[in-house]
Amino acid sequence: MTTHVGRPAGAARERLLSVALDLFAVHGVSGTSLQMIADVLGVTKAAVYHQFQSKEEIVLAVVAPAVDSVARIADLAEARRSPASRREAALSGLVDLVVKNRRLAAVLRADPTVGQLIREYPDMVELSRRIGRLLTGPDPAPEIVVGAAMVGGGLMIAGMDPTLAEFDDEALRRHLLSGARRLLRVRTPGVGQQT
Amino acid sequence: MTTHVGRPAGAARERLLSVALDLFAVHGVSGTSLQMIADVLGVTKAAVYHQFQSKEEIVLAVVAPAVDSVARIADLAEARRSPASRREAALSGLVDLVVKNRRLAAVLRADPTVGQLIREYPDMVELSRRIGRLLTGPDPAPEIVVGAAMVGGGLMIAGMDPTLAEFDDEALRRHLLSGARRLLRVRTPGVGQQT
DNA sequence: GTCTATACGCTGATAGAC
DNA sequence: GTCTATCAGCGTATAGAC
Repeated sequence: MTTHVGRPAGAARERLLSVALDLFAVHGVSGTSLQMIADVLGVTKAAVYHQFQSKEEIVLAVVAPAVDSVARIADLAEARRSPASRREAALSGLVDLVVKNRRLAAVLRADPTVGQLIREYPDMVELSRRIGRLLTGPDPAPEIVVGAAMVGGGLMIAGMDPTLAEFDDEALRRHLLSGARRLLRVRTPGVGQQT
Repeated sequence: MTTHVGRPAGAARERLLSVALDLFAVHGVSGTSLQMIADVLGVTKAAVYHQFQSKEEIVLAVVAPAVDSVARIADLAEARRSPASRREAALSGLVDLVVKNRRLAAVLRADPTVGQLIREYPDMVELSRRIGRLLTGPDPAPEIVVGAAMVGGGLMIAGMDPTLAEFDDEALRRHLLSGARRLLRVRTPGVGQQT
């Protein structure tokens, strides 16, 4: 699933999306006005409207790359043979993604505006179901369903919690992954069971 | 710590706080206007302003009971003898609180407006540090620090995730508690080690 | 406790000049 | 691409009548 098909990048556009993400992370989507974005960029609101026709379009553009990444993770994971291998691939992919984009995670999962927006796109709803299935495997026990939800929350928190800011990427990645495995009752996988 | 000292309840006031919480949970604090609150109540904005002098006051009043509850949990937990017993008391107290107030958790931990507000009150910052220390124990390994953060995220998600809506309180409580213990690498505690 | 009326800044959004 | 100018509507908040 490619959400931002063939849209020419443009440095100004990328800059706008970057400051928008920063502001969304601090104030939430509803708490961020186009004026704020324009101020940080040092331009006027009208200049912002030149690149995006509405606020919703900005939100979608901010979220799109992450959604694409998650979709790619799901694609790769689903290509594996065993449920355990699929889960492992999804898990490590998600953890990597979160660690590499710490700011983004909170905006994606916690912001009610983004949540509503995502719920309006059937593709995104289906994507989150796919991820859920990958993490729990088929016919999961209730305990594992709750565990999978907690994994989602735990990964989200990694982007928000100031306590975790001191961790470097590699350490955070390792601890998040091992925490997620404990939640899902997965033994640290050996090497032989790839693909 | 009692945040709402000696304020007479008043049925209208309680009703207002309840609908405010519902709206905050769906739209976020910034995304909820006083007009929305007034509309649901079937009154005008001015009627809302009769009971609270500002929107911030409403937010604080919504959050206050939960903050008090958390403070009481911390007090009780810190009165225990061993670190393990303190952690266990804090954990089960928090899980109970979250399960009994599913709507509230997301608003409390995920909303950026609430986060900023809380950061302005030193008492609340200190409270969240106390909870963190109770969960990790003294001198925690990095793994446990990340685990404690994930517990926070996991509990928050319990109030937001529609996947978990089907669970009844008792089942959700049990699974959240066992998930949290796995994250913190705690064995299910025996009976003899209370107080 | 609730109402009407009012204040004024800021919101998202548009039109047209440079 | 950015600007100025402008719009209607809504945001929080106040004053005063019932």
